[in-house]
Amino acid sequence: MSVQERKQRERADRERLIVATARELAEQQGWDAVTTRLLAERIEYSQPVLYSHFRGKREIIGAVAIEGAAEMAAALRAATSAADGPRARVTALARAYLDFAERNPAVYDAMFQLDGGLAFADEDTPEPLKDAFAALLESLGEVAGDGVHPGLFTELFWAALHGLATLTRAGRLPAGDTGRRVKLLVDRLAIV
Amino acid sequence: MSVQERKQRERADRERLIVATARELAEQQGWDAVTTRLLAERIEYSQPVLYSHFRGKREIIGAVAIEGAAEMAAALRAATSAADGPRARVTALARAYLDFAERNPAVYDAMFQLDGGLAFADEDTPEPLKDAFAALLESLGEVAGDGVHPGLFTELFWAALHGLATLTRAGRLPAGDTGRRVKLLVDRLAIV
DNA sequence: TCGATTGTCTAGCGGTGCTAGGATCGGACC
DNA sequence: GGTCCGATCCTAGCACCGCTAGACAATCGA
Repeated sequence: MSVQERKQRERADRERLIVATARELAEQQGWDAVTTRLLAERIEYSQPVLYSHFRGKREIIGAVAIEGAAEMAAALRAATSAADGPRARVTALARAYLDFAERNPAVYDAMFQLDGGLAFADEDTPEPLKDAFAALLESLGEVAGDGVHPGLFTELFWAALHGLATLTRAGRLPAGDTGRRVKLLVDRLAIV
Repeated sequence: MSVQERKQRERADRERLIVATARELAEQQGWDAVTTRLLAERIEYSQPVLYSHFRGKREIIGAVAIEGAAEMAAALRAATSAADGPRARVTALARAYLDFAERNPAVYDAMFQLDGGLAFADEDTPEPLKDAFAALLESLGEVAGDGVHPGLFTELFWAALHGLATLTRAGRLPAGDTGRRVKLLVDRLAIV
């Protein structure tokens, strides 16, 4: 039995290596550079090994997305727990969200821009993704205002953050005014 | 001279045909299906002809984006001009924007999701793109509120719309609540 | 020790964006 | 009208992509 366990452990290690390498490569050179050939070379195995862990490149992107969602949820909770009062929490949340997107562009793309073959807003949505949304909901729900459904409010706030994150990074919005945009967003949307 | 003019005209016609065909193909089967081979076949020329008009596929996407921006600007102005009062105008604007994104997903992707090799928020941004932003600014500027820079407000409002458009279409947000989200967005952001 | 199973690799398929170089066609000149 | 020449277009092919069939080696159980 111990032999089998060792093999399972090694296999799990290798799978983590694949995901970590794909993520690293994507952050360094963009997702276009994450080809199955280069990825295989980096992990020092041949291409078919990748396909013994994942159905294809899409699933690898999905794995990076799930890993990223867990990290994002943790980052959001860390930021909000250090803030006092609903308004400060929401501001910290927004800053942390945009900060995460800026620091981990490839992971953010895997989560929200690329097709990772993941379900969303669905019952079989992977747990980390639901949890990341829950992390948003925790702080945003308390500033939704009377008579406004917290979930709907969170969706709207999230959409605004997502728009800011993607448009800024794509050069569609002039960088540098992020702070002012966040302040305006919180001022208007959040009801203390 | 007349011969040269005819040739120039024919060339311009063919260029329009390329862009229109690429757009049609993208709307029907998605941008992934817009391969240079299939596109060439559709316009009944060989692949290299495409490269005598555009530097590459990216520039073709860019051309579709510019065409789309002009249409979007017109659609936004048509919607706002039919509405009375600032608040009604902003609501109409938001609806028209999301409607355009939903009806022309491939064009919307060309404008904001894909790399069309276009400059943004820059002095050498193509005119139609600047004009589309101007169309947003015209209606949004009047509800920015005192002491808030109209441009900054427009950027934020636009980011929210963009987030709603992309997240909804990608299945990240449950469809069907768009109307309520738009109402909430306008209620909170716009200052009548 | 031998057969079976598991694991991995080599080689290759059909596709992609893009391009070099030859063929062809039409207008300009003798 | 015949010849040349330049513009125009196409055939063929490059290097790369995601993905996989089938050969091969290593390991396990009998």
